[in-house]
Amino acid sequence: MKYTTPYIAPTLTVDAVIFQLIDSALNVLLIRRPNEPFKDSWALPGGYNPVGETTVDALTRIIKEKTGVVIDTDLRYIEQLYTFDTVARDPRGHAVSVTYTGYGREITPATDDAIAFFPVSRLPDLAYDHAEIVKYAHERLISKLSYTNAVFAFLPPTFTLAELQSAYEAIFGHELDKRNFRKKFLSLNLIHETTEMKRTGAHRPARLYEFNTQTLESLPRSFD
Amino acid sequence: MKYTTPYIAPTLTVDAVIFQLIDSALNVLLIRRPNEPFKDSWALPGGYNPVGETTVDALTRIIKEKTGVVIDTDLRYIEQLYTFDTVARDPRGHAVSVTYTGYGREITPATDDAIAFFPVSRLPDLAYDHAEIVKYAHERLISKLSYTNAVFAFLPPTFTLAELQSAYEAIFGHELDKRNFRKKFLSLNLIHETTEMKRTGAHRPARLYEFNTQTLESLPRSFD
DNA sequence: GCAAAAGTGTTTGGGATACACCCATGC
DNA sequence: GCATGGGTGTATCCCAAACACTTTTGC
Repeated sequence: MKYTTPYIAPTLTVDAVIFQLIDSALNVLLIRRPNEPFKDSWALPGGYNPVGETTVDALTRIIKEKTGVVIDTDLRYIEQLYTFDTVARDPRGHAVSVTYTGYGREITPATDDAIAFFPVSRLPDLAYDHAEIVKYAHERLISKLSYTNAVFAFLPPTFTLAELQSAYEAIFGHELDKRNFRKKFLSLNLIHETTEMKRTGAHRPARLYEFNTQTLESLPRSFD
Repeated sequence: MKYTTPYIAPTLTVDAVIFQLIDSALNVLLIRRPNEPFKDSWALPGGYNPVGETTVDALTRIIKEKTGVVIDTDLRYIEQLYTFDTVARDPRGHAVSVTYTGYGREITPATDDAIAFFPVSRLPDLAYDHAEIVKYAHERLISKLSYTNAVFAFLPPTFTLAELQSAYEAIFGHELDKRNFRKKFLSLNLIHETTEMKRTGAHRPARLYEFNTQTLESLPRSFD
């Protein structure tokens, strides 16, 4: 391939949309930008991807540096979301951003006022087009839950059916019928009973279940 | 953001997986590589994305230059597929490739022995990991047909139900029951009858239909 | 005993599947 | 009249949706 001018690549950046459940609500990890542009606005964590580093490696390094979150251990699932062309992002005038989305539980970012999880239903104003990216990631997540076992990434190793249903409700954004949910979910054969019960408060204890597998699988038929 | 070393971006490339039906078979557009690496191997059309040009603009320019295919007019649908990190692709040792997939009909590339459509069921050996990319694009296409009206992009403005069914069969890779197909598809209300009939050969003429809309829409329920 | 969450079945409607014959035309 | 593809209907099954009461526990 020949060019009349030397080839110069656009800036490459990586960003992450990291979700977890907090108090039965879907939350996303944000940082407050320390620099221009969008100084002091909340934004998705991310940064520059230099030559010699794959996008996943760069993302892992950057998320660790900026938030303290370790992708390999804190997240139980990650996938590429989309690649955005952005024109205003970089002083050089042109950047391409590869975005990933990941799911986990009990993620504790570094203690810092500029790093926080926000409920997706009450996001602050976000820098760039990050509000749209979060929306897109949420849609992808909803669709992922409906045809895979991805919900495992949000739950502890053992969990009650009420907790499972609550995870679906938090992510789908609407309530589900308890009897139909249990019938339908159990018929998928993704989970099995344990011998343990969970007792909390003045009511009947709940059976604890666990997933047969902690890796992503497609469902035989779609779920809600 | 500060770096101790100057920021150098990886090479950015764009590639396209362009599908159309030829003789009731799903075909993909390939070019024979004129240069190393993989000189003389067949490959997906693509090229370098320089700073200042969005990925879609670069792809449009490159596909036009290398194959004569004009994305804006020859394709009736295009979407981003995935972004691949590649290590061996570029002499500089690290490249990121943003891939797109597009659908059309009656696409006629420039006349050149090094540019051709191949049936996906009989691909030649492909350069890089392009065989996997084609496979991934095909899976995406199958899934797209099952929850959207994307099939419109493969069909002429008016078409018979037999042609419609044949398009689904070619892409899904298996046969469908004629009566059930018609009942099910018509119940989606995506198409309507025209007053025209198609007559070919010594048999009853077939009713011609057309799509209500030529833009992508989600189906109320999934189809296959 | 009472408050609070866990757990459990049946009925109904609609879409999915399986399946075979008549119709309109050109030659 | 015959070969060729176009066009049509019914019966069955399974899943989805709607819906309310009993059980077990802590206090």
